[in-house]
Formats: sequence, structure tokens, C-alpha cells
Amino acid sequence: MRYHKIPDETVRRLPVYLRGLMASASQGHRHISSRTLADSVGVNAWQIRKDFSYFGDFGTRGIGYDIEKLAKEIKKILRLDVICKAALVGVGDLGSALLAYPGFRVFGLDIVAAFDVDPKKVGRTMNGVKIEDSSRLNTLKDRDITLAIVAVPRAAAQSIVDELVSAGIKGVLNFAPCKVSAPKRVKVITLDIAMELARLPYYLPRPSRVEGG
Amino acid sequence: MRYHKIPDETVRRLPVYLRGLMASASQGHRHISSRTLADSVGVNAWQIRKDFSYFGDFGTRGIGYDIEKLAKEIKKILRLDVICKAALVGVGDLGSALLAYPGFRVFGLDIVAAFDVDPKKVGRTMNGVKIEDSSRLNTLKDRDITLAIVAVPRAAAQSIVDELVSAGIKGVLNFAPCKVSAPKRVKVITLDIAMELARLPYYLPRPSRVEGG
DNA sequence: CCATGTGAAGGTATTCACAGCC
DNA sequence: GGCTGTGAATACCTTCACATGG
Repeated sequence: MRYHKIPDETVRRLPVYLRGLMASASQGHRHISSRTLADSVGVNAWQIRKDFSYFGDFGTRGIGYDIEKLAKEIKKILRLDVICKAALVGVGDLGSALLAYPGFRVFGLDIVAAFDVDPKKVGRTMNGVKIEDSSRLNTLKDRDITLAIVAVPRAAAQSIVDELVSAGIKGVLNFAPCKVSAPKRVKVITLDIAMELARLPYYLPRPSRVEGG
Repeated sequence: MRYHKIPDETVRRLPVYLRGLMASASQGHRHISSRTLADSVGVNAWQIRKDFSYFGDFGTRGIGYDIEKLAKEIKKILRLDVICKAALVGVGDLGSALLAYPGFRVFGLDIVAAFDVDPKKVGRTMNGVKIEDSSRLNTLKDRDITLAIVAVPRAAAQSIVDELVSAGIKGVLNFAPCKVSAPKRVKVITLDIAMELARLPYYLPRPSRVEGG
């Protein structure tokens, strides 16, 4: 059935599938079955078929999915075909690492601006991006940049996000370990690294909870 | 009702609550209502009450939750009271940033070892941790280190995880952008940063999908 | 035979509404 | 009156089974 609303959980998996499709394409394949893709990305085959069924027919029974068509459609759905420029705010340890990371490119995402408050950093160029003073955040409005990555200390995060919002930013990936508020029209995804590590011990085998717990 | 199985989604939120509780405690509060905590961490009040109801009574009707008791219980559930030592594998840009990040400490987590293959890095000390050659991963077995953070290139990730598993590691936080396999007894959480950024554009307001889409 | 696409069933998590207690 | 704790209702997501078509 065509044009269901796509569930959030499916949206979360789409980039995973995209990676798998690109990997398969780079090996010269033109088609891939849900089973094969499932094995390569670690998701069940029926989950994949269900997910793809939310947006039309890209598979051929007996053969599998047309990799190129499907990849193109996923990019279109995620809007990776249109939106690509991102600004980085906070060029500390993490910010520098993100700036140096080549992995955004494969999704068509590009960090084209970087900001920091430290005068020692401002003016330097890292990975082809010149670091600007944070006071210049408002210039983003005129630069066709709609995404921002926030990698500043917790105390600065909210005010930076406020500035980004008034500079017309539409989406924020926040690495600061705190909740940040923004108008509903602006999507904020917070990625709290310490928190991910913090829930890891929960899943470890319990030493010896001997009955009656 | 006491001692339900705690849902995964609740476990994911527990570190969030812990942050909120610690923040409130540091402001001198001894009790906090679900509503107040909700506002500070960005979760609904009834969600919080439901989550806490999975593991006993820490609230007093009319007053709220005992912050210290509750924080202690959450730490116990997440096992942040017992397990704390982690090893870092891969001291590149991201690895260095993680090593420098003070945010793990608040959850009682400590990176006490670091490994890399680059001879230029091996032997150097960063943030009080001496970088060892990756060939020494097997020494983890005798060092009471049960968690590992993997920040190596994709191509190296699986073999590193294999080594970690045979070195007795019980939980892995993987930053490499790929699926890694491990025995079921070993918990792997993959945190794919580019993927998080890749799903952000989806949530941006559509430019002008004019009917008939 | 092969593999997709999908209604239906099953399971899990969120939201509600309110009883119970301070 | 205030706030927690929780069954019930709802919404959401996953899994299954199989009809459909190459």
C-alpha cells in the first residue's frame, strides 16, 4: 500500500539501510534481497520489507530490490538530496573530531562553517573550514545553512541553540549533556554520549542475584 | 507493584533521570516531584511516575521523591555502583575527545586504559592514561576492566571487538559506523553519529509539498 | 521456485484517569 | 489540596503467515 505515514522507528532505520545499500552497490550489485540486506545490517528481513512497504514498490518478486532506485528514494525521504550544509558550533575536542570525520559526506552532509568563542581558535582553518567567532552566528541566515551541530559545554548549549534558532537554523544535533528547548518547528536531536555508556552496565550479566531479589 | 521487569525504554531514560536528580541535589533539594523533574529533563510527569513504579516506592504522596534514595537506586539498577572501569580502543580524533571528556565521571565511569595501533601514539600519556599498543588488548583480562569503547575505523571494528570479547570484555560502546557481531552474553551498543545527523533533515518542515505528493 | 508486500496477530510502550495516601 | 502509584485504554511497533507476482 502506498503512502502510509512512515513510523519514527522506520525513519531511524533508513540511514542504516542506506549504508547497507551503498555498500552493496560498491560491490557491483544492482539488486539485493531483503534477506541479504538484513544479514548485512543486522535487522530482520520481514522488518525491512515492512519498512520499505511504507513507501511504494521498489522490489521485484523473485529478484529483490533495485539498489539504486531504492537508495535514491531513501535519500529523498530523508531529504538528504536537498539539505546538506551544516554548521558546527564549538570546536573543542569533540567538535574537532566531528570536523575531521569524513563519515558525514556519504550521507551528503557537509560541515561548511565552524564557530568558537576562543580567540586562539578563531581564524584558524581546520579541514578546510575557517573557524569564526561565535558572535557571527547570525550570518548563518544568509548562507543557506539549515543544520547545526552543537558541541559546546552544557552551560552554553541553550543560549547557542537560541541564537541558532534566530539565525534560521531548522535542525540541531546537540552533543551537550542537557535538554535544550527550541520552538516546535525546529527539530532537536540530543546525542548524549555519556548516557549511552551509562546504560551499558545494565545489560551485563548479573554477578549472582541469588533468589528472593 | 514491586519488581516488574524494567522496559528497555525505561532503562534508556534512567540516566536522564539520574542527571536531573543530581542537578536538583546540587541545588540543595532533598525531594522532587515528578512534575518538577519532568520539566527539567523534558519527559512527561506520568511517564516518570510509571517508570519509577517499575522498581518500588521512592515517592511520598504530597511531597515527591527522595532524591538521594532514588538516585542511589537508579545507580544500583544501572549497576553504576559496581562496574566502572572502561578501556578505550582507538585514540584518533574521536577517541582523544572521549578520553578528554569529563562527563563519564558523573556516572561513575572511568576510562583507565587506552589502546592504539599507531606507534607514534603508543607510549604517550593523555589525560593521565598511557596509550598502549593494541597487541596488549589481551591484558585486559587481568585488569578488572569489563567495558570497552571502540573508536577505530570501520574496517578494524569487528576484529577489535573479537579481541575484546576474548579478553573478557562484557559490554562495548561502538562508534564505528557498522554492525559488529558479538556473542549474546556481550552487550554491544552502537552509536553511529553520522546516522543521527542523517535522520535530522527528515524532521525539517517540508519546503512546499503542494498536494498530490 | 523465488522473494516481495501486507493484513492480521501479538507484543511493547505511552497516555489516561483516578484511587490511595500524606 | 498535593502528589504518587497503577490498572485500563490507547497507540505504536514488530512479527507472523501467506497471498501475489516474477
